[in-house]
Amino acid sequence: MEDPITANDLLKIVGALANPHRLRIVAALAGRRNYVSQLARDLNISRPLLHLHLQKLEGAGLVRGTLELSEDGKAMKYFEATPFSIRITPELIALVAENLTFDEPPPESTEAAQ
Amino acid sequence: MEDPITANDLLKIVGALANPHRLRIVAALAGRRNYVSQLARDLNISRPLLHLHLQKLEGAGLVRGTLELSEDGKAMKYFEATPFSIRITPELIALVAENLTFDEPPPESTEAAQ
DNA sequence: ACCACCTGTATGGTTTTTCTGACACATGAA
DNA sequence: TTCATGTGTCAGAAAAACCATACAGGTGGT
Repeated sequence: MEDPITANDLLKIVGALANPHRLRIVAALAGRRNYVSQLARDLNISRPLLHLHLQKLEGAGLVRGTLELSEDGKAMKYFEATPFSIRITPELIALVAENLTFDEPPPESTEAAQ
Repeated sequence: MEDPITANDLLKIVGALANPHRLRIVAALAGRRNYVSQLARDLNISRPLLHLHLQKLEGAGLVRGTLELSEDGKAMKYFEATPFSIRITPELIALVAENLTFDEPPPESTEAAQ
């Protein structure tokens, strides 16, 4: 079965994209993966701030991070953009908005829909 | 020429959708048009609040309003959802994020892209 | 005049988001 | 040990979004 997207999924996704920094972040992670310290330097933003934005993007399922060990033993967290693809139309919104819960659902699993 | 979407267009669109109320509003305006007072009653939100949200949606081009005169002479503003359709992918974001201006551009014309 | 509708806006407060500057912890190399 | 690299998180300030309560104007009907 293919994931019928929910209103809360859609909300998390558009909410995650509604920020210039986060747009640049997924743009940077679209082709090439990268680890956070380097990415922070590339985008010229502070590392804690980048960390915050990555959290939001990962929570929406637009980005995924894996903690790896480099050759010299350093723990590095590599991020990459997930291959999401969402077509937004008034009809889709009308569909998902039927069951729209105003209180947040319990900590969901991170996922991006087709 | 068909409108190549810009980063600021995309930002305005996802920013406009990143709210439960506004999602319900475009859902309500997807099929049937409606005027603001009635819509406020239907959605059970205050009229000034609805007005605010409609402004944001219209600014992003997701909704369009026309001021009309009813038979009995009342001025009524009817809103309807525009037939927008945006497919969001990491590639699209990478494309538009190239020229991302951090300062807002002068008050743009309202438009939704394909 | 009053009431019932419609429209718009502005004020002020609450809540959320955004961001910086510390801090703590780990590893390997000089 | 000290330095340079990586990781994460916390506290609090600044900015933006959100929202309710007013207020002001219009029309037509009773």
